[in-house]
Amino acid sequence: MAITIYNTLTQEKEAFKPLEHDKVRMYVCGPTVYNYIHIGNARPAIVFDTVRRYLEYKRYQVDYVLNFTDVDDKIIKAANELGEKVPDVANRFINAYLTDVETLGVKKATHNPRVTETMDDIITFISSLIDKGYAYEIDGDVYFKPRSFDDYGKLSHQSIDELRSGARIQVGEKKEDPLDFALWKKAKADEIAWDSPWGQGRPGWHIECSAMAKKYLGETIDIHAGGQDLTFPHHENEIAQSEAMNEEPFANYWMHNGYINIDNEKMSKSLGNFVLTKDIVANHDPQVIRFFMLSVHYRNPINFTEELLQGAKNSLDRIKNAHTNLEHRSRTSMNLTDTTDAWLETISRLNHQFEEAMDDDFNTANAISVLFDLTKEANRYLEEKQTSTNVIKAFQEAMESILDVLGIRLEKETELLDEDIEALLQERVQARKNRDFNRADAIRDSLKEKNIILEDTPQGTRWKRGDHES
RNA sequence: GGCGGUAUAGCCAAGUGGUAAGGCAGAGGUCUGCAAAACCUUUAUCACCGGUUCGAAUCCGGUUACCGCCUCCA
Repeated sequence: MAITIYNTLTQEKEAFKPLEHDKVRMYVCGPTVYNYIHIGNARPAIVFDTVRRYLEYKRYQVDYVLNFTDVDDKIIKAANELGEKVPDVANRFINAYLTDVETLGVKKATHNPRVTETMDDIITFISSLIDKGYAYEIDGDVYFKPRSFDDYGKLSHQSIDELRSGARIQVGEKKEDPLDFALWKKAKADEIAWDSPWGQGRPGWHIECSAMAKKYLGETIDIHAGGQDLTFPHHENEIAQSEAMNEEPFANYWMHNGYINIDNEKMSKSLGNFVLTKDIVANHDPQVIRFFMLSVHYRNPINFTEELLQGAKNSLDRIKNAHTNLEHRSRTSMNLTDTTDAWLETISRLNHQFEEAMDDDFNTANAISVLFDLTKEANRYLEEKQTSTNVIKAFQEAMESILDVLGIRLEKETELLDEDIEALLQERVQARKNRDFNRADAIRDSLKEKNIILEDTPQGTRWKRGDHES
């Protein structure tokens, strides 16, 4: 069964064939670190982390590179406004980024290169482009000439002349052609700068990714990913630079995730509806955020509202309930072998369906529906009078395996209850035996206030933590 | 103007030729001392018009609405 990926380059789903059969080189455009990330930034982090997890599930070794743009106009502006140094601002928001995405269950990248640590490679890259005639220096700035690169526009599917009408020259720029874009920017007075053959300055935005991808992954990579808005100009320019330089294809598969809207509106500064990730995870279970994001196919737009988040929470609770109920039931299960085959076959079938869903361009929405099928089947199984340890375990493992790919962890309730609470539980068992339901209900109510929910089953009373902070 | 995307039940969302997955919410029922959890049943002809086809949400043409990119914003 082969993975297919929708490739922006060809506008088609293609069978995925990595350069090396057991290894995947993946580059994801990371944030410009001048502020806390908003929920829109969190989407590619979650989506492409999930892509990576599934590739790893399929036994690929994934080299996952996510860069930090730690010097650029916006960071300089932010630093000036805050009265801080550029590296201090950058470091702070890099740390904030890492904290935010870790909270959301994103695995650490193989490499997190930074522009400021890749300066030599960037300068060498630019020099070569000048030598090859794709770029020129003028008054300390260096520009790339898209017109010198025949394939320019192949990613965004625009002809160079169509693009021309939208391009413009800003005051102070000395481009030969409006389409030319900066590889190197001359520093203004008192601005952070690096030495280069063209004087003091800093890299343009696009060149960093070309240089870092080459440094860490080589001239051709398997998957290059980012937000939809990066398709043009950023990724188009990366292709031009890298392929002009290396004379090899830059990336074989280009993946772009869709946007997030807030209450049906685009997130924008003018609307004032920016939702910062750190704020949203402070008030919501990060796993619910993640689950919610993955409940929509990554290329489709997704709307973000409190109501939808609540719905996602209810959905995820259903899955979690099934999992903990399996756990509870496993204690009273035995090794049955007679009637278990059909259930094991069902589980196996659903596992297969999960892979089919994910193989189809990482269709997490369908993968989640398989998870619900598994949940329903597990619940039905739990209605049986006798259950088999094997089947319980198979259900649990199947669920955990899918949830792991989705990046959602179920913490098992392994902790013990306080002694006095344990005593109350015992007292309630006795009360119920004596049909003293007033006492039993009183105990249940009092524990509920302590955020412990009791549920009576034929196999005894089970407990779980409620939603409230205890 | 160019390029691209979206339109499926109260809400969310899969589905790219054979008579609509799944979830949330709602209703009814079952189980339970009660509750919870759960199970069962139940709710759509797929924006509109026309075409191709034995057959279309799914292909083609057109219409409408919304959105993104073409302005270093994921």
